Amino acid sequence: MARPDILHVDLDAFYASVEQLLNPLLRGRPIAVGGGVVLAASYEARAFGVRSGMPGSRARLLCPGLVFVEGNFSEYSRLSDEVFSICDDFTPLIEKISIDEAFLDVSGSRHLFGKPGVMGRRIRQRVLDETGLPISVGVARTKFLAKIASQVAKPDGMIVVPVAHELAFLHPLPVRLMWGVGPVTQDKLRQYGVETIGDLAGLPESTLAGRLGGGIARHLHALSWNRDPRGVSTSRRAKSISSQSGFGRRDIDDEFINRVLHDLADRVGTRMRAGERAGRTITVRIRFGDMTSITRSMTLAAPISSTGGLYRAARTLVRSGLADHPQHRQISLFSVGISGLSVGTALQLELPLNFDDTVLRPGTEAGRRLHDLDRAVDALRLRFGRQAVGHAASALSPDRHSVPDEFRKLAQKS
DNA sequence: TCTGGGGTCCTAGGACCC
DNA sequence: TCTGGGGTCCTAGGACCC
Repeated sequence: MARPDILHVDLDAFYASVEQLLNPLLRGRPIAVGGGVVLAASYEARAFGVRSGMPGSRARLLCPGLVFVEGNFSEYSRLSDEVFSICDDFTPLIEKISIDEAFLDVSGSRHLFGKPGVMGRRIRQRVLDETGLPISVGVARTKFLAKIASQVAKPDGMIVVPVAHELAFLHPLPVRLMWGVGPVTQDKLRQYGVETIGDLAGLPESTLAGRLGGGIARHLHALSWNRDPRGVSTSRRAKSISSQSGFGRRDIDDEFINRVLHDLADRVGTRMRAGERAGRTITVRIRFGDMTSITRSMTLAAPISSTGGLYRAARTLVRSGLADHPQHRQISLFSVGISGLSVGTALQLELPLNFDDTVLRPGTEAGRRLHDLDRAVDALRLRFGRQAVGHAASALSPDRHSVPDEFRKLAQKS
């Protein structure tokens, strides 16, 4: 019989807790990291309804005493590293989900440290002693249940779910706590009278399939009985790389569009080359002035990783997307992404890019120069910083709509 | 001062091949 | 001349997560 050997560790209101740690005057007060948009809110601010992703203006209305602080982004990564290094003392089987959250498989560590609950307590104590941060822990037999347990334990708590009590713990909880149930799915479930995870478990899977789709119904039904086959996976490669930029409402303007797209292509290209990746499918998203959005994508015959290739593809896609929607006069966001990623460096010379006015072929002068230029820019930036060279400095003037580069980095996955 | 940024996964229809 | 079904790839959209 499997035992509850999976820990889900989750730092509480991470960015906000770090700020309260660094500045004692902020402790016990409602604070938000960010300005134009709330990147993180302390529990005191959440009590007023402040949530991350919310416009700063709305947050201020909800919580008049809200204190806005700029982020100390380098502290966030340093403290996150410290926390995971403490976890690493208990097991090498760690699956990082984000900067503030991870799954641990401690099945091989019992002979060293005792029961998982004991390890959970020690991790919490050490994180508090060594970093000053509160962290919540869920312990269970599956990843799904461990994550639910840590959510229920928050803030600053721990819950161990013994195998014999799994369903008794799980079934009374609201269905919204499940991974994959957001506002839309919650609404649909409510129409079936489903409020709790137990309600969901009691419904035949076929009944759910009609409204939710077969795949989602099967998935949710399995989870409601705590059937979660996923193990802790230590090596996960990103499957796509993307960058986006919101800029408020603007009239459509070719020069501005080209500048933004070049900047986004540059961000994505730099990361691809740094990670020795290349990709075949380029996707752009256009968000219009009314906040509706569309996507356009194309798949090339061979992978690319050059900024120039990405830019040309993105520009072609954006032009066609805008042409399909002439009724929209304004735009508010672009994103450029690439997927269908392959690993390796031998593919650096550009394939025929026949989707635009420029055709780059392997071994041609144009293709080689593009590649050499990317590499030279990458090398200079490594030494002198991103702003040192290229178009980056001018492209996205910092305004209330954009977010610091350091924050973008923290959100990236490996 | 209306609405950030980086991701994952699923669905559905059409093209194309066997 | 008419026509089958399965598999795979591609595109577009959407829900969701941190």
